[in-house]
Amino acid sequence: MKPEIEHILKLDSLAAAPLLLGCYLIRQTPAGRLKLKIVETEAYHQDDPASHSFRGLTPRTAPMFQAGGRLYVYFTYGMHYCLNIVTGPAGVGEGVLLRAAEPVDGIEQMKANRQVNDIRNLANGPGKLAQALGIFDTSLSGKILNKSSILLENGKDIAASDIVASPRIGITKATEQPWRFYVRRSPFVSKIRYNN
DNA sequence: TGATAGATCGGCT
DNA sequence: GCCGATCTATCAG
Repeated sequence: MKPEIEHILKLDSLAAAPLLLGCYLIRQTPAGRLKLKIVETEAYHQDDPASHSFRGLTPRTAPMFQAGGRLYVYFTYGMHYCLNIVTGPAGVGEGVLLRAAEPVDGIEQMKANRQVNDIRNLANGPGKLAQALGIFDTSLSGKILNKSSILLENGKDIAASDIVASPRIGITKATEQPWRFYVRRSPFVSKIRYNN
């Protein structure tokens, strides 16, 4: 049985990241409700050279150092926004990057946000996931989950045998750590070549 | 104050 | 498979 969301958010990012698989990510917009099932996450923590929080608290990373349950949104490569769920206690800089999700509701609106038609291509990457949700700036960073337009809902338990741990994507430090988690055989994960 | 790498993506070869 | 887009945070000097 999967723990309640509130409990997951209090855990450290490494424990929370696999538990967030299968949970539902929801965004309320004036045009409707967008809903996706999380199928790929990555954990980032304070003693992790690949983490934005590794070099300490800055205006950008401040939300990571708050108590679990906040959002952390950052802008990268001059073009993309990425969405993280902050976990753990206040004072520790950690979070879980949401890398990919399976569209459930509001698919037409997500297609419009992304300007693509293939459902598998709506949120199979962190930049794509943010774009599908209509996140085009960092104004949600630091906001509290379920008290902003972003909600998190519990989902079905994913069997441990269906959760795969692998090295994280797109980093150059701590590349050996298997802190990326995804749902085995899901067609909605990013970089699908390892997916079995 | 300048250089560069970056938790990415899409287009082209 | 490689490369350019395009902006920011961080580090070197």
